[in-house]
Amino acid sequence: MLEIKKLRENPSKVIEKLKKRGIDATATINKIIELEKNRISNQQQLDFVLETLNNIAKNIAVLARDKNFKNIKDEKDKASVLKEKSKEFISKSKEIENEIYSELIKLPNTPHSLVPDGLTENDNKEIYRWGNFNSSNKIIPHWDIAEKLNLIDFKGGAEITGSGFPIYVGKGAKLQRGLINFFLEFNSHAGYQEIIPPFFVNEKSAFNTGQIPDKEGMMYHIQDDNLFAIPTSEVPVTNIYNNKKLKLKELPIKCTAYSPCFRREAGSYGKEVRGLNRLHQFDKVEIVQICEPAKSYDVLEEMKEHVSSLLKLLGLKFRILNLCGGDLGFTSCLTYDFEVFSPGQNKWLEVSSVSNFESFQSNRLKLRYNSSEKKNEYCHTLNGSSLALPRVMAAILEHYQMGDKIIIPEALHKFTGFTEIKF
RNA sequence: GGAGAGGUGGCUGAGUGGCUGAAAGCGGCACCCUGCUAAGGUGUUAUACUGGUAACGGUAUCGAGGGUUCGAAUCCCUCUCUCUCCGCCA
Repeated sequence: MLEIKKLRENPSKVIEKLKKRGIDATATINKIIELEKNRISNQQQLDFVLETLNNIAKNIAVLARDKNFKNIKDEKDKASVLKEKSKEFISKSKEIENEIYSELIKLPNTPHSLVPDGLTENDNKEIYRWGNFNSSNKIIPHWDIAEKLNLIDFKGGAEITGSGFPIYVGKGAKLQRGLINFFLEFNSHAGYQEIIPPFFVNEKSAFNTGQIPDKEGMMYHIQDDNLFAIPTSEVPVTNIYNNKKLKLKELPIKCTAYSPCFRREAGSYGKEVRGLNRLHQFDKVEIVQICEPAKSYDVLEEMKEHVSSLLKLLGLKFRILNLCGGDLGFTSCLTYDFEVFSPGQNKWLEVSSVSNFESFQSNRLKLRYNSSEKKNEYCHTLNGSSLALPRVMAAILEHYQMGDKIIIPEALHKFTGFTEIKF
C-alpha cells in the first residue's frame, strides 16, 4: 500500500511514475486526496466534541465533590446531546477511512526509474546471461527422464492427491533434499538467519501480505480452522515483522526460509503444467531483507548477485530480466526475474524473482524503524527466491544428461551423497 | 477437550469508576558533580492523527473488538494469546 503522506506531498509525481505501468491513476489519487481532506476536517470536528465531553466529565467530578447535584444534572444533559453528535462523527469517520482504504489498495507500487518501458513480457529487458549449453544428443524432457529413472512419480502423486502433487523417489528425493540444504547453507553463509515458518496461516496474516482480499483463490483453505496453506514462505516470514518497531542497529534483517508452497493454480493447463513446470505443491527457499530506505537498492543488487552465484555454482545456463512496467508485480518497484534454460523444452523457466517493495509492504505491516533523527519511518522490504526447487530440478535433469547418466553438479555432491544417476 | 489464573510503557511492576498517558524501580538520553568512585545528583524519556512558524495545544491508545456510565486500565459481553492442573498424544 502506498504511503498516503507521499501521495499528499507530491501527487503528480506518483501519477507520473504509475504511467509506466500503463495506468492513469489521476482520478483515484485526486479522490483519495479529497477524501483525506474530509477525513481530517471530520476528525477535527470530532476531536472538538470529545474535548468538550471530557471537560464536562471533569466538571462533574468537581461538582460531585461539592455535592452540587442540580448542576450535575445540567452537565449530564449537555453531555448526552454531545454524545449523540460524537457518534455521528465517529461513524462518518469510519466511513471515510474505509473509502480511503479501498481506493488506496487499488494503487500498485510506483516503478523505479530503472524499470524498462513496455507493457508485455516481450518488453522485459535481458540484463545478464551466463553459461552455455552444448549437446549433440537429443535431450529427453525432464518428465520423461524422471519417470524413466524412477526419480519422480507423477502418476502416483496424482492418484494420492491430484495432478501437480508429484512423489519424489530415491535419488530424486535425495536430490531435492540436497538442493534445499545447499540453498540454505549458501544463504546462511551469506548472513541470512535460517527460519522454518508455519506452513499454514490465519486470515489476518494472509490479509497482511495481500493474499486476501482478492487473491484467496490462489490458496488452499482449511475451512474448519479457517487457515490457509501458504503459497510462499513470504507470507509467514513477512508476518513475523507485522507491527514491529526495529532499532536502526538491528537493520538490515536478513532471513532465509525453506517451506513447501501450495498453490491452486486454477485455470492453468497444457504444457505450462507439464512435469515440474507448474505444481500445486512445491518446495522453495526464500530470502528476505528488511533495511533502511537509503540502502534498499544496494541490497537489491546484493541479492541479485547472491542468486546469480547460486545458479553459477549449479552450472546452469540462465539469464536475468529486468521486468518492464507492465509485467512488474503489483507490490514491486523493481524486479529481477531469473530464468534457467531448459534444454529439453528449449525454453526459459523462471526460478527466482528478486524485488524491492520499498515501503509498500511495510506500510500495511506497520513495520517501522527508529531512524537516526529519532523518528519512526517505514522500513524497506525485499525478497527473492533462492531458489524455487522444481524448475531447478528440471533444468538439472535435462542440462546434465551425459550419455547413459545424469551428472550431479559438483556443488551438490556433499549434500546428495552421490555424483551421478545412471540410466 | 475439561478446570482455573492472567495479558498495564523498552523491561519489572503498582493501580477495582473521576487531577492516571498511567506510581515506583530498572534501563535509555542530557546535563552537573568528582575523594561514598565499576559511585552520586538533577532533568528527561511512548505511539498515531491533528492545530500552530514556534512556544505550546487537541484527540485516541493499558491484548483486540463491542457495551454500561457525564466519566473506564478499573464494571459487563465476545474474541484472542500466555501460564498452571487434568485428559490425550508424535
